[in-house]
Amino acid sequence: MLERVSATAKPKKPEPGSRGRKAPKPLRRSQLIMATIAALARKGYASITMADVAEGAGLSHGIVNFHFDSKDELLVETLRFLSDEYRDNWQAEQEKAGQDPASRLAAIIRADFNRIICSPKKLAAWCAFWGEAKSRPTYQKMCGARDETYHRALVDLCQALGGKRGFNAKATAHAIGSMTEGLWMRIMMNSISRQEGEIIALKSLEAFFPTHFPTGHSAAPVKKKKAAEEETKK
Amino acid sequence: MLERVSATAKPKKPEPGSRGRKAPKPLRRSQLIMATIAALARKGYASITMADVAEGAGLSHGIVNFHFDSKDELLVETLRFLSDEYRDNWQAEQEKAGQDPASRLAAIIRADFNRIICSPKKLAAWCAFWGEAKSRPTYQKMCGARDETYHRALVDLCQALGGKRGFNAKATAHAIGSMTEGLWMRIMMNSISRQEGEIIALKSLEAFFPTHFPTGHSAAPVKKKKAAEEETKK
Amino acid sequence: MLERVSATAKPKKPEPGSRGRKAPKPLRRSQLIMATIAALARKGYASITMADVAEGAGLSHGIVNFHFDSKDELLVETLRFLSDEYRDNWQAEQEKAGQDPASRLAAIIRADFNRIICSPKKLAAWCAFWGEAKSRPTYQKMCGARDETYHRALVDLCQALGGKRGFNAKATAHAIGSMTEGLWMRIMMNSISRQEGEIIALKSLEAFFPTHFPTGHSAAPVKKKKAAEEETKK
Amino acid sequence: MLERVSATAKPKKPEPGSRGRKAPKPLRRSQLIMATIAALARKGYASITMADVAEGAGLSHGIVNFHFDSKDELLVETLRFLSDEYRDNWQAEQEKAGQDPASRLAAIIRADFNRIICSPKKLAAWCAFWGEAKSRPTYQKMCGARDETYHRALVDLCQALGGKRGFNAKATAHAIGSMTEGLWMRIMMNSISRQEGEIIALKSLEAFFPTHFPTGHSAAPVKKKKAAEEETKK
DNA sequence: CATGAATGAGTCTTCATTCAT
DNA sequence: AATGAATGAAGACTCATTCAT
Repeated sequence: MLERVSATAKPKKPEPGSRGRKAPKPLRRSQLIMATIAALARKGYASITMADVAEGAGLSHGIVNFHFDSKDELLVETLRFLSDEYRDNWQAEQEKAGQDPASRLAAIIRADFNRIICSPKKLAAWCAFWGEAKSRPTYQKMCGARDETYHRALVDLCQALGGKRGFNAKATAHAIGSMTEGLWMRIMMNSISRQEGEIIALKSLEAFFPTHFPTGHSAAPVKKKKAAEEETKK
Repeated sequence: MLERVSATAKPKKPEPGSRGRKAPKPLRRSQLIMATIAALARKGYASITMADVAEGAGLSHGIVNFHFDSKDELLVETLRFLSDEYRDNWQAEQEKAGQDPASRLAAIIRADFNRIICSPKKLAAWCAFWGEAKSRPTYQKMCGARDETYHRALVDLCQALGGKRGFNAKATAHAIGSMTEGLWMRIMMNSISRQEGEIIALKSLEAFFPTHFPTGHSAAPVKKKKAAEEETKK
Repeated sequence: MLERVSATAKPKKPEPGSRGRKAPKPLRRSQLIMATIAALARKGYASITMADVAEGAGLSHGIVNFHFDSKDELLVETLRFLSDEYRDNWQAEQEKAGQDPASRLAAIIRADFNRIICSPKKLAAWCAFWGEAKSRPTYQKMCGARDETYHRALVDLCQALGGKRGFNAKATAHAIGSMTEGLWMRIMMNSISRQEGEIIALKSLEAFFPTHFPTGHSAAPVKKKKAAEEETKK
Repeated sequence: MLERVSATAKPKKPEPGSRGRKAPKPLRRSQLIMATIAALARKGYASITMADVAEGAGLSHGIVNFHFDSKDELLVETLRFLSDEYRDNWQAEQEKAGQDPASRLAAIIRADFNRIICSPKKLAAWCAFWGEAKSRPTYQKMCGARDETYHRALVDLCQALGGKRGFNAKATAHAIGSMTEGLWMRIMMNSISRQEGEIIALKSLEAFFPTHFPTGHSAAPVKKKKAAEEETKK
């Protein structure tokens, strides 16, 4: 998996090794992937050019093909980065939540609205890939793999929680998973904020599992306004 | 609004007026819009070309610019067609459902999984536009307008149905609307079938409004297998 | 085989159909092949660009890819044209020479120094392809096929003419064929003129077949100086 | 003239001084020239890159510009090497042949089919330069100079040998020289072997000078099969 | 109205050359 | 001396758009 580099690593001052002549290959690759995510958000999948990416990274345009064989490879690696980061994030949060299924479920959902994962730029990038998935088997496979793992985890937790007669864990997992994706799209479209999305998702858990999520207690405290605004730019 | 033409209007036999040397402008336009939807599903937003559209419509490639000033206009008109069709569909279904809020809500949801609206090609086209929405104000506005009207209708119905203390109609409307969109994406990705999506959505209404949707009765009867397969090609 | 178009069809006055908007595809193709031969002579195989070819044909640069899928295809078609033209030329001359083997042999050799075949531009183009043949299987095959047919014809004629003990028709055919190619290279390098090349080749036949080509009678009369100069530009 | 280094100087074991961190400039230069010849044979003039050369020499790709100011200079020096080697070879063989014109002529011809001079790689390199000569004055001059000296030697020897009325030494020299070049091309194209080429060339001398080269005695004995195969790889 | 050849701007990609390390 | 990341010019190819026929 690719070494993570903060998406904010924008070339303000020539930090040692972050730009200019010479930098280790892996660092440049992450830098370019971050620039790709940013460019995807700015220009969209259809209009993104190699020059956009290079410019965004503060490098000359020829460099991108030096680190990635083709535009296609760059995009696939970008999706792979997003996919890995996404999976690592919810799995880590799930672990931290302990053994209680309800806590674990809430943790996974909360993980999806994490500031790192659910940033405007990354949502836009995800959406760009979804838009192309239908006609790009590679993307479809990669997006599918992401959903598959996530879905299985949800099914298991739903199974553990749901008890009523006629309860269908798979269907519930699909409902919850779909809702999360739909909320991401609304966040991306600026219909709702990230925090609102998180609250809506967590509140819905109360509807699906009323006995395990007593009404009105699952939502995380809303962040201070200033911090919320700040992250919009990322 | 554009005159509707069946998406299946593929040039098999030269139906009177559908192709050949002369055809009325509006007919050609719908024909080209249908071809655009099909091409969008086949090649994706990023790769679609004017030639793809023309070829799909069985016409020479110079013709598209004759009926649409530019590629951009063609795409915008295609989105407008989808958007209008979508709105007309759920509004009509809602009307047919009578005055009972629960029936109306179920009708709207059911409308979203209508065979006409929720065909593989149209889902793919929608998804393509969503993917570009972030970086295309025009698309974002058009998609936003669609969601806005729909959302308002959902909020009103939720308000009419939900009564408990602490119930939030807006949040619930967002939850339901998001879920529907998420389910569309899963249908597009072939994770679930259209019928499964519909069932999951309707079942979820039971979770959100347990008193109005008594468990196990809202789902529509699943279609016969043969019919289901047939529509896959559309 | 490609319809032949005179290499001198340079766009001086917009002849009907020869340039500007609209011309039948085959005509454009020959025009572009001629331009390729000219560009090959001017810039060499390594430096020729699609723009050179288009410019030479007096057309916009985008047009070349409209008539040939790729630069590679254009070059292969150019070689095919040269190859076909070459073969047709010597076979036609051979036929015209009647049944006498000596006449036929002389006719074939003379055909190689034909003004049309052995023009500076075409020699340069041939040489360019030979230079790449070693590393381009396609060219090697096409050049090889040309030589093969020609060689076989020479072997047959040598067989018919040579009678001495220890005479080797194959070896003699190789000697004569190689000499012809070598002379082409010298003509191309301006070491000798086309007419000198022809005389040297025909005189050599006297050496190889002294009984059939009595000394001093086989060479064609040298052309007038003025005509000779004129064709240098082609 | 450049210090000769065997074309087989491939980096198998790091011979002392042949590679590694430090090596005297002249050695590196010959090493790179050999690599250029090999790369020319492998990829052709049009496709050869500085990186190919460096890789072939087992060195990093930045190094070539350190030893040669430009790609152009590298290629010119490579041609100069080939040209010098060629000239030195036939002149040395000629000297060794003594004073008899017939022996000297045969020696020169034999020299052209020398294993060192007439290796597959070097033939390919020569051919690559010939292909570009028409459009590269520098190459044309260098190739021309080579031919000029060689041609003069042939003319002198022909003059000494030929006696008949109407004998034209220049024409005969051109015939013989052209044939040799043509045979090289056939060897390069794998139509004939190096040994066959040599025999054909020597046998032809019998045709041109029947009194000095009594039939059937000029050809050198064909090599053993094993040795012949071995040199194919060079 | 319809066709399809022609145009030319824009993009990806390659690669000689430079230069910090 | 040597390395290999970085630069940027140049070229192949695509495709929206125009327009003669």
